[in-house]
Amino acid sequence: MINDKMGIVIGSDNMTNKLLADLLYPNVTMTIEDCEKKYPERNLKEGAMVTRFAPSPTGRVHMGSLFASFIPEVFARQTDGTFILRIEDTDGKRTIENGIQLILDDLKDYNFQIDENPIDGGEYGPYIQTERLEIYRAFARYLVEIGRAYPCFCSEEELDAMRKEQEEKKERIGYYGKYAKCRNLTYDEVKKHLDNGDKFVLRLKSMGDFNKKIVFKDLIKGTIELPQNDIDHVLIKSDGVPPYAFAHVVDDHLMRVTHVTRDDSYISSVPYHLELWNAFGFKVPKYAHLLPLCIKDGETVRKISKRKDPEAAISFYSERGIPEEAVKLYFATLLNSNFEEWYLQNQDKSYKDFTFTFNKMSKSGPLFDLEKLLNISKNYISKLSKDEVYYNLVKWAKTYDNDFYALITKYEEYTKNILNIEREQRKPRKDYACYSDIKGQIFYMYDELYNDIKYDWGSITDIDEIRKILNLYLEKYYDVSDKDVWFEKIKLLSEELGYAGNMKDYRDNPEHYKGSVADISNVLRVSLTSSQVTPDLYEIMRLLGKERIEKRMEAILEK
RNA sequence: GGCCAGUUGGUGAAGUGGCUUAACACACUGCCCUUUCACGGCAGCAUUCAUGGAUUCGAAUUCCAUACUGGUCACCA
Repeated sequence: MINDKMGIVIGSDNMTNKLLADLLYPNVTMTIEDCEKKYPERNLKEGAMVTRFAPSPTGRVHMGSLFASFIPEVFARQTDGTFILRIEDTDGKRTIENGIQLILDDLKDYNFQIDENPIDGGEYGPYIQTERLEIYRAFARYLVEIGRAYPCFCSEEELDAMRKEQEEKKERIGYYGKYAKCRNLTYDEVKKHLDNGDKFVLRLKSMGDFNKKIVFKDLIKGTIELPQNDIDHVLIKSDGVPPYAFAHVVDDHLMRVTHVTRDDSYISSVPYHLELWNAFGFKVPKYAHLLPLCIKDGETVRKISKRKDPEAAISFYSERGIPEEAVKLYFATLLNSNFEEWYLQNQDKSYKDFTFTFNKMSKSGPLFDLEKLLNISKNYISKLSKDEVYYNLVKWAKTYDNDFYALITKYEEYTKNILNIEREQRKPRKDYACYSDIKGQIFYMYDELYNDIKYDWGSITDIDEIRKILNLYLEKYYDVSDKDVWFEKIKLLSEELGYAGNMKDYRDNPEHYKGSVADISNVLRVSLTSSQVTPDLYEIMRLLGKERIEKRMEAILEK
């Protein structure tokens, strides 16, 4: 009875399919039902999204992948859902040592809440694809049993020849129709190959028709019409590991992912993926195909690249001390452009309070604009308290500027007071776009950094005149007890030397004066800081203290 | 080459047939405020939405062609 079936083409008969499955996967005991039981439907509230970021462990996270992980994380968080990190390491050639840990570290640096991941685990693991091979085999065996998969023994040379022939004949390239040679192998032929020790790949037995269309809805791009898949794609490679598509379907189903966010380049293989979902009879998740983060390279716009663009690396931001939160705020504006306006009106809120939607996402690729990011960062830092800025600055300096770190921790209160100049008020100063900006703007507050001074005198350059001003100031007008008193005295000093104490008077009759109180203030400012550009001079003087002020002014007098 | 998508100022973009003489933000320019700078305020910055045609009383928005840009066609993800 069984022998009668041996010549029958595989896939055409339930009994042969079962026999073939035993032949191909004799030791597979796990079944789909076992998996369904082990990884049941998640018990989440209505509308909760289960999302995932599924990178290959090929290196550090960069801006592009950080953005690609920001999106599913945001959607999972705002719906009280689950965010999963899954490692797609089925291509052994590309994986690097420690890759998983690096990715996880980078994401955690950016405060992503990852509910399930390879290191901390989760109920739906393993989260590394090469640790899921047993599961894939069970699913592969199932497809053989229902006649939707078959072994293929074609060699690389045969496939190359096929491609060449197709190219010459200007036909579509791929393993389909009459080119799918192994599709009609009989049980006996398969057995013979196996007895020979021939390696095989498992292929999908496609039922699609390339001349017919399939319509599907993408959350971002809308309704898309594509030709059906008719290619017998590889389900399991000869080394027993599945390529992307098969693993995607099995994993996203078993992890009960509801929303698949992935690179837009997968869109053309959606018909194939849908055929797989349908072959298994699983409920298809919603797809959102993401446009890659782009960058302008001369005249052309291209995908941001780890190798070509220094600003693609995360280290670019950590080295500069650009706050993670600012990067995320920038991502939020790229994600939904109506976010920015909302945020302007809700300055006290976090981006997490905003409701992001897929249909507000742009259909063309967002262009990365460092200038814009720095502006967002500048605004973000300006709103922090002095303690927050100090804490973040210390954290940054500890790794990137040891000398400065030593200094600011030695003078903690003093530094906080400096950082607090014109901060913690309704319209704070916006001096720093990143933490590495700070030192260059406040160095003069520290004697340790105040050396090799090059004075940038403004309108008054005559050194004798400068000395006269400083001398008189120290002798007669120095007073920092109160801001009004302080400025009154500077006005008196100006007038005594023939400068206008009142700006309006000076503007009305500039010819009556040698200059104005602005010029006098400038001399004081430069004498203490070497720079014409500083925050509020009164605050600076108050913090510097009399001793430092005298020392610095006297240094100029003695020269 | 086949298939798919996109194309709105210097930049990111809003826009889903009349409220658009195209929002908002970044950048830039000018003015005001001001002891410097920054902040802030005001003003300027696309007569036009890749190009051509069609539908309509009316089009950035619908349709058709063309051009350009990107993606994809692996035992890579």
